[in-house]
Amino acid sequence: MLQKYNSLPYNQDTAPCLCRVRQSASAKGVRKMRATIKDVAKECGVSVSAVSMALSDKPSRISEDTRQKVREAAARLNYHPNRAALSLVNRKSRMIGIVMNDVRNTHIAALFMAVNRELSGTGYSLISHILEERTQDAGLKLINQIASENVAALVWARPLETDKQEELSNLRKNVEGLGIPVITMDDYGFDCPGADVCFDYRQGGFLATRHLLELGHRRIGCLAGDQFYYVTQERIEGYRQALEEFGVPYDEKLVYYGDYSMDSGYEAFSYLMGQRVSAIFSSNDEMAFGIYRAARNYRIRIPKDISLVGFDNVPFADIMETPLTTVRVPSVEMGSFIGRALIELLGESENTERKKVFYKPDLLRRGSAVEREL
Amino acid sequence: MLQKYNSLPYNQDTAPCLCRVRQSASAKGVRKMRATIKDVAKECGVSVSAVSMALSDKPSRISEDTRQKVREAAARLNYHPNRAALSLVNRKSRMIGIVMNDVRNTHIAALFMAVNRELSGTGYSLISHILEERTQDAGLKLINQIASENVAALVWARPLETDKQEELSNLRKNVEGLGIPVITMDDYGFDCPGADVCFDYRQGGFLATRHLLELGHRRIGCLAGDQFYYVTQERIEGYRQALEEFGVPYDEKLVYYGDYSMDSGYEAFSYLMGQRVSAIFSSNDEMAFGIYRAARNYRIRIPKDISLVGFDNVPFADIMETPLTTVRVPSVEMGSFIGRALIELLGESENTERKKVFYKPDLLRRGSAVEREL
DNA sequence: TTGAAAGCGCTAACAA
DNA sequence: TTGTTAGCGCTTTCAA
Repeated sequence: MLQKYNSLPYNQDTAPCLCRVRQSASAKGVRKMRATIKDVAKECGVSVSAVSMALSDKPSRISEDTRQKVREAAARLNYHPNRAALSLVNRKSRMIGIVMNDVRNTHIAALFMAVNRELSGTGYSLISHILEERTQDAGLKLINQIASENVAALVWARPLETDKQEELSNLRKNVEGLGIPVITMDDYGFDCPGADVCFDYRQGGFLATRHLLELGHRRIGCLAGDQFYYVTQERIEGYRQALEEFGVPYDEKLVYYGDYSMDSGYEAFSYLMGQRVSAIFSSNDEMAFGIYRAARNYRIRIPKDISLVGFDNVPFADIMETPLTTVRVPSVEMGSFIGRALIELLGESENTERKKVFYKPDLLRRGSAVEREL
Repeated sequence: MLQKYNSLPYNQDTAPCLCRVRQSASAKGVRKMRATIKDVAKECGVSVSAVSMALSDKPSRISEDTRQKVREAAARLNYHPNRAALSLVNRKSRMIGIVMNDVRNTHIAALFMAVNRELSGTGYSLISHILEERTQDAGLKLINQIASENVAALVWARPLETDKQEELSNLRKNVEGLGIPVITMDDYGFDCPGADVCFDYRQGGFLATRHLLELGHRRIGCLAGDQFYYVTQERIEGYRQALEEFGVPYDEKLVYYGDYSMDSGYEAFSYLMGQRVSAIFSSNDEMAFGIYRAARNYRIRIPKDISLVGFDNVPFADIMETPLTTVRVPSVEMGSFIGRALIELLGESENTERKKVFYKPDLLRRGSAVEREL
């Protein structure tokens, strides 16, 4: 049967073999504490404050001699400032929170990697949280946790949900209440420093659908994702606009709401075929893979019998028996942007601007969508 | 051309359109500080320490009355304890570090999700670091950063490298020097509390190869990964043992070292075909996908002309035109184990044991490996 | 040019 | 049952 990608059996209890338990020697002795600033001060016979100043980059009155001495002692003792103390006294930390849906999603994974890459070497650390549940309670609990983490900024990398306005406004209030810069994907309407990093899903849906229309298709199925996501609605809107431009009436029956999983693509297939479509626009590649799978099952050929356009351009889109024509989402660029924006936001002391950037789609023409045979 | 999965253009400079910059009202005013324990104390007219005790779960002498009063005040002020202060005074934090290679790797992503899931609701937060570089310097810098993060435990989720023994022992020294429990994937030989969470790659290689041998194949190509990974060598060792069991001599020329990327699988194909193999054991699914791609290119059919077995069981393995026979790695179970182990390690005060667990492979027989035609 | 001391938010030992 | 105080590691102001 089709592998359930979106429902990996998280808590399945398999029994690995436990092959060894041993005492670790290093832990049995007295655990040597990490060197503190005091140790360094003692080591080189100066005061704590002198060490602090000597080690800081800021211009100060410490003599080059002392400075050198301190640096050496610090290195000798393998001294690293304690971030908790720093964060306490500076009232801001070098931690950045990021909230994601599911890193198994290749788009999120690429974005996350890119953020990490921008941040590496800057001294900022990313505290990552996975928020899969859609309950209000889970969201609030998470925000409370983030609040206590003293993060300096937050990246809310979850798609905007539009079905529960009240919860959304609660979320907004709570997130804004953190008093830190917040970067969101999609436009949550937040009113705090930060940025909305958006992708033009509507244009993506438009390009995909227009491509199919240009190839002569008129009955085009729209395989949508969960209805409550803003980005789902936007893709459908793009689909609709393309149809309109070609004078093809929009038919609700040709829209199938899945959940962005391969399984739902698989299930959508027979429904859409029942609607006698000659082409399908799938709102992500994964559902398109479900279509491939189902098509093979029913002995229906892609693209001979049915054309298919996906969305996302996941790495595997290109290796199917018929490479998938799809819409590219520049996840890496978006992630890099987020990383750079964070650094900028945390660097400047007075920055109350909120930017909104819009990334644009590319249509990647490969083999899965062809001219309609008459 | 084949999409370069492992070399996503991280820093490519595309220009998104910047569509809006606006002042955020909330930031223009005075930023209200988060409530501290003092505020709560003042709010309900008790001392700071009373608040501290009232809010803690530990049994204390605070009356139920006061406790209730304090709780209400805390809720009213939206009070959350400052973790920096907590961590400073307790000398341990609720942060756990995790070091990964690349979350775009589905195995890592699933593992990461599972760790997150176990930790969610426990109050622990995961600080994630991506370490892609193999230079000693990058590793040391990262460990320094982690040291300053005051994490309570560390998950080193990077495959063991065996080519640079000196660097490894430096790494060991530095990581052990952190004085915290460390969980590693593979057995790094660490001598500190924690666990080695291993997978029996050798047995995996053995099962895959034996399967091909049982199907009558005798010239079996081994598509290996980077030579410097322990897990690469283990798979080859399993391959070798299976051959031995069937009395087939091991031939070095049939082993191709790729780098676990689709591209390297693609490139391996013509080499291995040149060696007139009738089957290929690929050390991961991704390289196997490269094989699919190349085979299609050269008009060679899987499994009719060549049998193929992969490794990992990534979600897409099942949706190829010929579903990929592969070795399942229980990433989710391993991640859950790590999560639970962390909770246990951080809960008990006196735990100096180091466990080693071994997860075992399953062979998933699908369509890509069949009996050899004579 | 340097040291001493206060204080960041919190806990825990000690007083009351 | 509660309040006072010292101190976690660090920065910064003030005094020397």
